[in-house]
Amino acid sequence: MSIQDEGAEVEVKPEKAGKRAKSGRPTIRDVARLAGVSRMTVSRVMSEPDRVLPATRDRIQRAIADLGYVPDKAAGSLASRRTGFIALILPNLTNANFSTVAHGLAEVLRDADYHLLIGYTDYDLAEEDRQLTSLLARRPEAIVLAGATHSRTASRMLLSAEVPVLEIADLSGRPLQHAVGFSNYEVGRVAARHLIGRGFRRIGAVGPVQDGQIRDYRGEERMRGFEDELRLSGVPTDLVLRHGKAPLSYDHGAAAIGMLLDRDPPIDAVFAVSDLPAVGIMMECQKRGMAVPNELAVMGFGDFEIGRVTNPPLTTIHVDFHALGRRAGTILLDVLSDDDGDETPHVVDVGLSIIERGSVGKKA
Amino acid sequence: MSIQDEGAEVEVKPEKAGKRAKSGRPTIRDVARLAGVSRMTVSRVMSEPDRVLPATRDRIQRAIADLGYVPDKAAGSLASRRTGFIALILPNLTNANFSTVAHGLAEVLRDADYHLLIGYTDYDLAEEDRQLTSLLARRPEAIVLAGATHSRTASRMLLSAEVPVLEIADLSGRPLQHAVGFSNYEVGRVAARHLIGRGFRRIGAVGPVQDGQIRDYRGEERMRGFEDELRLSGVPTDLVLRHGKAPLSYDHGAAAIGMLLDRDPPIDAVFAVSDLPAVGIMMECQKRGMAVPNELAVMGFGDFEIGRVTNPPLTTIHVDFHALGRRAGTILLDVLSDDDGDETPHVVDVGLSIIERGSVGKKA
DNA sequence: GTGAAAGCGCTAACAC
DNA sequence: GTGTTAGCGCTTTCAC
Repeated sequence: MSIQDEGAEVEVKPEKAGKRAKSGRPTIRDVARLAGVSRMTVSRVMSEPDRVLPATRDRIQRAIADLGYVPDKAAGSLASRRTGFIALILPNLTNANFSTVAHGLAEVLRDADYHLLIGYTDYDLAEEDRQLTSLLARRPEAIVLAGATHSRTASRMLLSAEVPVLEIADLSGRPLQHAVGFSNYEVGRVAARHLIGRGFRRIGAVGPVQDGQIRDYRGEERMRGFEDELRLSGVPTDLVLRHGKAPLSYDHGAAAIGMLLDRDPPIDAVFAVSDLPAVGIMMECQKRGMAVPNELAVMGFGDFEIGRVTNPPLTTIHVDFHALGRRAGTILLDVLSDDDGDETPHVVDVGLSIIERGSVGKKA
Repeated sequence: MSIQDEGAEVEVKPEKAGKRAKSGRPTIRDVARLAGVSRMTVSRVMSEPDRVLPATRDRIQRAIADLGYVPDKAAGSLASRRTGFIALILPNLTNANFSTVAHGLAEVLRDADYHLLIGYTDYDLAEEDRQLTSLLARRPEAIVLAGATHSRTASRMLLSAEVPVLEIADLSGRPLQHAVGFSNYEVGRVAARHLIGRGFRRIGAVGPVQDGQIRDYRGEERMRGFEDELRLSGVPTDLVLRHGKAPLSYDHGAAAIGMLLDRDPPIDAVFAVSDLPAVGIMMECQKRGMAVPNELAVMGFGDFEIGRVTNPPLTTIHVDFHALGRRAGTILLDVLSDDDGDETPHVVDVGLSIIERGSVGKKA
């Protein structure tokens, strides 16, 4: 044993032995008592460990480990007025592109210790309102949502929420505040130009109906852009068909092309607002013994995995949704760290690109 | 004007005009003041409106609307010790089957006013621990996670969390507590039996390597079941190949089948732990001019959309993941409403079915 | 470097 | 039917 000053006995326990925890979960008070310090010092060890004497810090950390203490964020949020929540509102989670955005966003945010609170609307504006109300009660520090169109109530709530609002996935209109995404309108125009450039003149399109409260406003924007570009180029728009409710899938595509195939003069190219109906179109063609792309050129949007394995593989328009999600995350972190001097809005266009595969050829 | 008793002047304002809200957000106190009642009455209007006099209730509801009051759930949680959170931990969100589970679960829970807190692990057990710690700080009322295997720390945390734990998507082992899913081991056995039943004898399998900390334990279970069934039937297992890290995708399948095709005697059927590598296998066959199913039968798992559009369409094993998610939700609601008499664990097997399509024929 | 007091916004429990 | 009291578990602020 080394000769050493063992120090005097500890005289005062800053956290007196008053109340014992009734529930199983240890509180900061239990840790403080065990370590013989005040609750404040425990709190500091977790937020600014450097400002606590190493010896004290170690003692506290041991107490934390011994008790298996996990701080209660709800209590912390209430006191600090920082919840660490970011609200994310999406049409749904099963669309690969939306879940990829969520993934990218979560990746960036979790490193900064933020939690994503996800609400999904099933393309229903009324449900968006409900989700928003419900999420607002959690006091998110920022709100991220699929852009373009919101109800009056939603817009009002967003404005009065007093937190940054970031719209993703549509840049067609005027953003509420921050935005990162691409222009769905532009997607439509690019698609039309591509087909026209390949020599097609009997060009169709398949998109969702604009009716009722279940709507895909982003898909509608793509249709609008497509139709406008046809018109500007003097190509007739009688083959532009809106059929079925969002989210459009295989069957909608198959059904829609059925209605388009008997037109006269015959259709020779078609754009679908998403790869899913586009693939449905190809399946229907195969069933009818109609050759793609020779008898009908098919183009989609979204670059879903499925388009890589069809026969022929699908020509489509690609957007880097993972990067979009990550970019949204970095913008948020930037905005949130800035001592809320409400700086100029960030508006970022991540762009888009045509992926040429086999389903669009050249007009003979 | 009608002759009516206008009543005496109001004498006491239960919520005295003391402190004004400093921040923009109105609190329950502001509502109480405006409506001339106590905070408790406002609180009651939101939780048990029937126990408040209609006249009072209306006055309060108008005040709520006028102020745009949204109650702070963090504060409510702290006081009531009910957070309304359910934690959900998944390998990732971009796998269609996992996001479908999340969707089904969220559907059921949102009607009961619960919020899902989603953490994803990227198939990394260490990340699962981190997510768990982080989620536990939000005091979820229940924890749902992809089953089978957890670290020692994770198991300890789950046990000491004192909330119901529900494992989903694997029933191979012994559940920690509640579980709803299917047996991945059984999936493997069923797949093997199917291929054997079709007369194949040179049967291969493609699954993830069991190495490192990024692992797909559920996929490994399927492989184990597959291999066991081959052995039990006296079929050699030299074509069972573990290649690549989870999550396996197209390229892993393509690469793996490359290694299997030059074996002697030649392979005539193959099972992949997921439809994604299975489709990769088919693409590679197509590239090499090898006919599916005549020269090689291919079978997958998961019934992803993609398998419906390959040529030939993919024979696979289907699990109703949406139902699984919803079932998980109803079990939770049941367990949570039961005045936590920790009743017998729920263990539900949702079963599985073989979807026979064109990629598996019959041994000539 | 550490502690005491005060309070975040709400609700449980009990009084009236 | 409604109000009062006393916290929930933490952090802010300021004192020492």
